[in-house]
Amino acid sequence: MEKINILLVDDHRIMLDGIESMLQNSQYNIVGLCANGEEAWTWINANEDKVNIVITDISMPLMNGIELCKKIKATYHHINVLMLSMYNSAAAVDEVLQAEADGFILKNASKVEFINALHKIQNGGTYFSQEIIPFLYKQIIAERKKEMELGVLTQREKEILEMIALEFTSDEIASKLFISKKTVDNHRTNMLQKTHCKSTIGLVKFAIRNGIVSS
Amino acid sequence: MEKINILLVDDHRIMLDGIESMLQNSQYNIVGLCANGEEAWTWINANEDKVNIVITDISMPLMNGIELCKKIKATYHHINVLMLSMYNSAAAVDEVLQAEADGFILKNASKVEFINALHKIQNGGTYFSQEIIPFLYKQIIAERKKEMELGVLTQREKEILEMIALEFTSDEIASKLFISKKTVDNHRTNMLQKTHCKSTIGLVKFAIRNGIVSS
DNA sequence: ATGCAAATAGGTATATGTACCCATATTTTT
DNA sequence: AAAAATATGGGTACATATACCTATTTGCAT
Repeated sequence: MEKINILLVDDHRIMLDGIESMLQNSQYNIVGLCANGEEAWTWINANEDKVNIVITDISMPLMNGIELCKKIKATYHHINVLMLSMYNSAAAVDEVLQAEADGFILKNASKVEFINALHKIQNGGTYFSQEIIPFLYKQIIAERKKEMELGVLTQREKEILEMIALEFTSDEIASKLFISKKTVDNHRTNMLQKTHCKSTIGLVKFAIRNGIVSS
Repeated sequence: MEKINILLVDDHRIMLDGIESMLQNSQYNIVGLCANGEEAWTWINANEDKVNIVITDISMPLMNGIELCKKIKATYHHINVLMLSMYNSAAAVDEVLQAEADGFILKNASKVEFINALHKIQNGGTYFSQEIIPFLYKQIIAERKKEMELGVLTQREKEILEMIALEFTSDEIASKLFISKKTVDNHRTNMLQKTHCKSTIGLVKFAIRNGIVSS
């Protein structure tokens, strides 16, 4: 049976050792070890035909696994990527999906699950840990909620809301946008109604909650 | 040479494997493996004289490493604890110190550093990763900064700020606190001055930033 | 004991925001 | 083509917040 070549990317030595020992006496052949995305990206560019699957951690210095995955997927379509993460955070799941990884499993996965994921990926499939699925739903729901919440506002309203949250008064906003203060105030009123807020304070919290500004 | 008995606590199978392989052919003898603090605490209570050093991860389900360490230190003075963490977060460092662990190293530590830490701990000493030191300073500085920022406000001011951020008007706050609206407004003015904010909006962002309310 | 910060409260003036009413031009959707 | 949403602007009244000023009481610290 032909060996599948694997590049291992993780900044934690113990994790590299652990995975290496898991893959001993398997059809998988570790052809490289890198401690971060940048190192890995350089390695891949020099050895693009020597690697079939890249197994990478998400959080790493210099270049994280998400960025690495995006770069790989943009350039080398034949290389498959399995993402590893310590925690099943909703944000992580989302990023992994956006990076178009072929699989995503948690670091506490068993050897069986680990090998299973590699098998699926090697055959052009995908594998996502069972533990991640509920988070995926949560994430999607949260995203939709967020989009829905933000969706009630028009572009102009969001623009004005941002300036409100940056502590500009209606007069100042009017000047900056070359419109009447009255128009700005009308937008305020409409936003208050749309967001069911009592006052500007609620609008500002809405803005922070939805990432229009930071606190 | 007498073997040193070690209990390994980590919810990540790969991590357990990695450490186990590191300690092969050493003076250290792994006498138990646990997946979380609760399991470990039960194990220790049943085998208190069979273990010299507990190596534990920080973040684990049911009972984390910090809690486990505190319990151990409160009951079994002869057992030494080495904490492991994935990340050198400032918060983690602080907690480890409060839990009175004998050592704290990151999971990306080399085998040499790992063994070194065990040697020191086994001889009644302590070991903290070099990488953790700068974070300790950062932590202290960050904490002080936060405390300073919040520290400029009196208890009463924080109380009123919270209510402001919860969208209550001065009149409403006055009623709830059985004081004059004028007093509330004075507190507002004082807070604006102390926090260098332009308006209530700035105060609300200050409140969110400092955890007085959530967005 | 004297001073200082904190919490309390008042006055007055002004600035800013909000709630209603209204209208019109443009764009988007149906 | 008709309807709806969006962006624009006006008027009036009221609500709320902010900037100054002042003062008293309390408690804590030098």
